[in-house]
Amino acid sequence: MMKVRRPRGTNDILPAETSNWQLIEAKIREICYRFGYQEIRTPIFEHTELFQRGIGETTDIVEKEMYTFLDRGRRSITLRPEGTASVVRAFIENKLYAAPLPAKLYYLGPMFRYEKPQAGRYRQFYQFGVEAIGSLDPVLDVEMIMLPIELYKECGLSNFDVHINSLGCPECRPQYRQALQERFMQIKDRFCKNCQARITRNPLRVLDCKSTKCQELAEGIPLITEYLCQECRTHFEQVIEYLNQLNMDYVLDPKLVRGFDYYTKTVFEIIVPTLGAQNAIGGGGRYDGLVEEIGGESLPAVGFAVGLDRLMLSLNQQDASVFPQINPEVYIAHFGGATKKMAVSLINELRKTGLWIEMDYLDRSLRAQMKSADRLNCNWVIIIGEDELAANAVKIRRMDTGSEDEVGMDAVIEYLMKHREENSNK
RNA sequence: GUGGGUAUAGCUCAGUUGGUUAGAGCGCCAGGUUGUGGCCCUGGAGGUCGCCGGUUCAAAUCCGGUUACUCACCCCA
Repeated sequence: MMKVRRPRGTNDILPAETSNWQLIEAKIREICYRFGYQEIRTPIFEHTELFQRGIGETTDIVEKEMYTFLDRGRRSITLRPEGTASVVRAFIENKLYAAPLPAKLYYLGPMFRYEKPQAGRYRQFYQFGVEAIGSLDPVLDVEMIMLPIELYKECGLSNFDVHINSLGCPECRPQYRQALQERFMQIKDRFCKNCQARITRNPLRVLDCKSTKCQELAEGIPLITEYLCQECRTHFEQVIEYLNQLNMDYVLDPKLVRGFDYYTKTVFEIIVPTLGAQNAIGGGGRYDGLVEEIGGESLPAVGFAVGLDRLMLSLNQQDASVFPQINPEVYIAHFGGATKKMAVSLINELRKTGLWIEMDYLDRSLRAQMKSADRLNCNWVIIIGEDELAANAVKIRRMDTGSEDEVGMDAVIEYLMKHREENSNK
């Protein structure tokens, strides 16, 4: 029989890891609550057109990375490659603009891009994202930077850098773009192959080419910040002022460009330098034209997304101790005669305390059961043998010290609660 | 999509110029202890050597293809 394996670029997240994911997800919900963002759940697939219009026809994502197929009604459907377009669509479709603005929303879940997999880059990956729709206030831009940073910090991540830039707006960016293009065109053949293509397609990208040759050629080139229109300039200055006021660390990075067409004004990216090539664990920016583009009225908006797989990678890389070890509280060992029946009754009672209780399901020797309890890192083992059965009592063993008490059946919960308390007070 | 590397037990890895029954450590199971974990000792289970084809008397080993993983590029979270 042929072995069925998981599709390329997908991952099984196993029990050893899921508890970590749950912890991060809980942290996300907690922080969103404090910042006043509420969860929105949109479909995992949408009409293809949404992403074509939203993300931009000429972006890599739309050109070659979408999971697109025809459904049985011959509609073109696409698995979502990012979250913003869907959120904006849902915002318009459900008329959330009738509620007080800005709408403050967050989402959490899988995204899909048909890419060649690498560490930190998968075909199904997980993002947490936040969007604030309906305000131009630079305070929101700053909030979008603070929120993910808060998440990273509370997860115990320390070595990351925040890069920010402004990409201008439809007023000023085209002028800069043209200026760059004209300048580069004169010396086009001296650039690397990639950059020669970039010059016609997206000249801003030439600026962050990794080739030192291109870096040198691009030296002394005017920066976008010098081309910003008055409105964009003021907006950017205010963002920076607020960041300073709040003592946030950041790097002004005039070469920062992002991949979606919809970004305007503020863009930012959060980098973990030790992560390798896929080192951005979060990023976002303002998208003042997108709501209108998707068919709503003209409303400014700003948002970000965090790559949870990459966050998990960097946490494991640095210090996995942020994740508490979880283990059963009690293991019930039984052997012989009717002791199993007693164990079943006892486990049923003990579980009402809310603690994690385990027992032996394989009718193994006491020795084997002790070994299991040890491997599971149980704090206590309750031993029920024939003698205990006869005395209507159990032995309760502390696994760390090895000390053991005989306790009457009626007093087991009381005994455990009392000694757990003493232990945690130490 | 482009280029490089890798693929042997659940995990980490040995395996000589191609040679007979493919090994180790850890983990797992059982026993040493007829009722007690960690340390120690003994034994056991577990492999179509990623897959397909070729060369050869003979392939884990050489060759081709393929799939997966991995690193870099493109790009992105």
